[in-house]
Amino acid sequence: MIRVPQELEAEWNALTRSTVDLIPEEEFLERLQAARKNRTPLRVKYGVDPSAPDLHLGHTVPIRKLKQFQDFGHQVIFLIGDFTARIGDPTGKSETRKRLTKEQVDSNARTYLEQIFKLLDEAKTQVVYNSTWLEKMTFSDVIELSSKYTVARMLEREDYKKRFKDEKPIYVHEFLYPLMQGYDSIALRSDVEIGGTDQKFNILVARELQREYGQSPQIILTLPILIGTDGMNKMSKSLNNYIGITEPPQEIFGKAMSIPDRLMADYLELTLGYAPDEVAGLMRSVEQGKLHPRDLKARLARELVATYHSATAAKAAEEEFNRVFRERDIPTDIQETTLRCEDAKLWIVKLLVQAGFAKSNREARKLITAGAVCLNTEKITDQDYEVSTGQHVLKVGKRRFLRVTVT
RNA sequence: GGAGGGGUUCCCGAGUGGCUAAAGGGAACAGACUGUAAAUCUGUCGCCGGACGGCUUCGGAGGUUCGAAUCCUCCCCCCUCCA
Repeated sequence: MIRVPQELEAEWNALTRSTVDLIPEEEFLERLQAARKNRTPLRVKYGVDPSAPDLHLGHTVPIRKLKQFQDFGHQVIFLIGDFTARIGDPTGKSETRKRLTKEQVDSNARTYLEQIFKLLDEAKTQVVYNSTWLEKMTFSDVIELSSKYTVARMLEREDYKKRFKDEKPIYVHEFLYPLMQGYDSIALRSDVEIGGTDQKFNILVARELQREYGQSPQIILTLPILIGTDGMNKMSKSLNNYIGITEPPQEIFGKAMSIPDRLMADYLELTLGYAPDEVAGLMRSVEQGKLHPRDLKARLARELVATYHSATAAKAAEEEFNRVFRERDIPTDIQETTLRCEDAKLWIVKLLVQAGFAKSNREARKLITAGAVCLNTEKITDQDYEVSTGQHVLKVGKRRFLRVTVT
């Protein structure tokens, strides 16, 4: 354990909280001390790939950390990896990511920034694009850069090591990615780089490269990867297990309520910034039966809505949620539509299709057979059912409602 | 350049002439139970039709056959090893 001077304790505790790696710890402390003494804020780098413009809670984990740095007066540098995005990051998944055009990248970046400033202080954030320096590099610059790192060291990365061992291909340009990211750190002269644990290797490479280029190597600070609502995989848009920060209150609340219980502790800590001992205390209450897990999760859901919308919206979302899912009542605010019918009756299958709940008659039939269709709180199991004229409330599945008037 | 292996429905993966819209698993969707949790159980799971019928799938194009994912020919793509 290292000894933290009293005057730095608050800062130290806040910045190191909920981190996975902090390398090297002593050096971080020294830099914090120097920063304070010389009144020169640390340059804290965080890079993103602007390929998907919608931010979700997973992204907010490192961003919250940046905010903490910002609050302690450090310089946050938000790096948009526009150059990287235009080439397509090969990491992980087999399918090569689509290359983005300059226009797409620009537009994504704008959306991205709009969203991060919900959490970060815009005036105190420096936004940079890595094409600024990477695009200008010549082939000799690239060779110069590649000569600073060895294949053996590249193969230390778990992902590469495994593929190498399994005789799976590793493309040469994949080796270039960590180098490019490392060069970003050199160009920015960063003191600290933040990232998810999946970025640990790349951030470490940057450290070595900085040393080679005569800079003092950056501190590495990694944060846990947030698991998505499916309880299995990293939160991501493509897996559709995400909670987007621009989603409507009702959605955020509902999705938060649907996460597995075992994720609650992580979410409290990582998405709301609860202190680890507070989380531990809450979880203990749950285990001892003093606190119902549902209530704790509702608190989580409420606070998330409050963060990205407002306390009022949170309250409303919770009331609506209880109304629909606990009391199995119909929502207060449901869409309405009017459908015409031929002879005073409308076939249920047609109704479902016309209402937009099924793309075809077959799909509609499937829903009916599955018992997913309710008309005025009554379950419809007969495929030949005919709906009479008048107003009805149609429910499909657990959460799709529609007020239909048949004329 | 040489040798070998392989491309099957969202994913993994069986299937080597008809019983195959294609096993099994996963994912997904729906139902029961519940706390929109977990676990479990059940159903659906190529597309279309007021449904006993039709249409389209097994890398692509041709061919053999009454009949092909399965056999033949050519082509495309991927992987491994040797150089």
